[in-house]
Amino acid sequence: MSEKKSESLAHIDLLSGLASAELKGIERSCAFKRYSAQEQIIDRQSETTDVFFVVDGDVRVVNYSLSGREITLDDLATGCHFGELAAIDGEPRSASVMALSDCLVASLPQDRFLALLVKHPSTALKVMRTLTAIVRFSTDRIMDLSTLAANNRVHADVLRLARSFMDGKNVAKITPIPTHSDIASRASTTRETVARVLNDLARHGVVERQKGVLVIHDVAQLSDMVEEVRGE
Amino acid sequence: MSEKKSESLAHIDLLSGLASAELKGIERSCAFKRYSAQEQIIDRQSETTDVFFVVDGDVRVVNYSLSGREITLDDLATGCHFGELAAIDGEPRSASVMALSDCLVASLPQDRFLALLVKHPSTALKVMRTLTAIVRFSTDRIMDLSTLAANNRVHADVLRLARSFMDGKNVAKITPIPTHSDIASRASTTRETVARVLNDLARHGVVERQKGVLVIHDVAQLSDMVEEVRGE
DNA sequence: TGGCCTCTGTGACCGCCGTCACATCCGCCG
DNA sequence: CGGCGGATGTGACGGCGGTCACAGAGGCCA
Repeated sequence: MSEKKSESLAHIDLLSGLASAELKGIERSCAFKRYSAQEQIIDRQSETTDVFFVVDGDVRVVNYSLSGREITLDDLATGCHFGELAAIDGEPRSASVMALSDCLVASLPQDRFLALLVKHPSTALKVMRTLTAIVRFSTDRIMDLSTLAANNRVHADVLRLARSFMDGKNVAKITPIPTHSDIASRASTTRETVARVLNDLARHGVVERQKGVLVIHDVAQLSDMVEEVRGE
Repeated sequence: MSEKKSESLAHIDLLSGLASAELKGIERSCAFKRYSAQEQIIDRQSETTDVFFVVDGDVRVVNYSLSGREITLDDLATGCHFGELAAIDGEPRSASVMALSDCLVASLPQDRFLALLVKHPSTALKVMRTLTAIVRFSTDRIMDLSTLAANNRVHADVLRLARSFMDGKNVAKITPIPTHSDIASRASTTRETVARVLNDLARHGVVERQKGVLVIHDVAQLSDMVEEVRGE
């Protein structure tokens, strides 16, 4: 609704436990910057060590093979942070980050971030919890890549989407509809395969593409299709 | 050489910065247990939350598909710790851990571990650094699985092994020789594929299997074979 | 309304590699 | 020394899915 979010860290999950004076201090140490959609925020291999906060907008963590093939690692929404790996271990960036939408991002220098962790153990624990979440997510993905065929990985990804767009007990309405390339980049396959799988699902009545919405009519069945194969 | 390592945490990397009185206290909170080779230490999905220290021996972090296909995630040596994910976030175990050799392992209850992190920020930072290392390692593996063909993943894994067994500028002597199934489980392919790739490499004079040692004659060429493909 | 650009749909081809099936080979132990 | 079990080598087969090529479809701006 409101056009321009203000330059505040009030809604950053990681910092939500801090006293407001403390928060103000961190805000003053931050550089706020707007990025337009598609713009690069971090380049893989670069040597910067700031931590970033997504004040407004959406952001994608992504990597490219030299051939240009794009591998989406994760999408982050308002309130999330990224860039903490390099801040913690000082190594080069492990992945690129780009703006999915126009967005406002704050960056905090490494030393301020590390000082924050030392001063507030509960914040340090929050950082650890986000790290463990990333590890668990990555492990699942490694398992999927190792044991599922390409079309089942598409099933799994659509299922994941569906679960975060539930609308009733067994129905999900995914909106806006992600492009096939988008799904392909998360499932590590090609957009052609995604198109074929999605049409298969549509032919079986499991999903339906409507104007602006992708309706999953039978989430349970989709779930079965994935679980069934995971185990054999 | 000495047969039985004592029940001490003196050589655990994570705890190396602590005063010896502090260390003693932690030792007293630990349960020490011996496992024989192949024995399970953690089962995936179980609800325990202890943190484990590898006092002596080697340990493998592994996951299985229901079909019994085995996916090796990482191997840990003496001095490492594992099980911190569940201790930090309270979720079920994300992977299984088994003893590779006979080994001695100490387990520390979750609350003692968390108290330690709060009391010693430098230890908390160490935990974060090991977590970032896991994330980086996982990201690389996801990229390999997404962009490399099976035989190139075998190349990549042998290369990784070679780099940790260097013996001269361009030669590596890997010993003991891992089984083909072993490599296959790390590269997410089959032992047959590993056998074929290794024989190909042998035919081209890049590797040679000798009694008890796998000699890599030309690490640089192996490296080229991987990099070349990664980028197209 | 027309044109352009992105997204989507689909057929044809074919190479990689997972699967199955055996044949060794080798170390170990009785 | 014989034989047993795990590890290794290799051929044959077949299907999945990546690649290429092109044909709609649909939105957006002039």
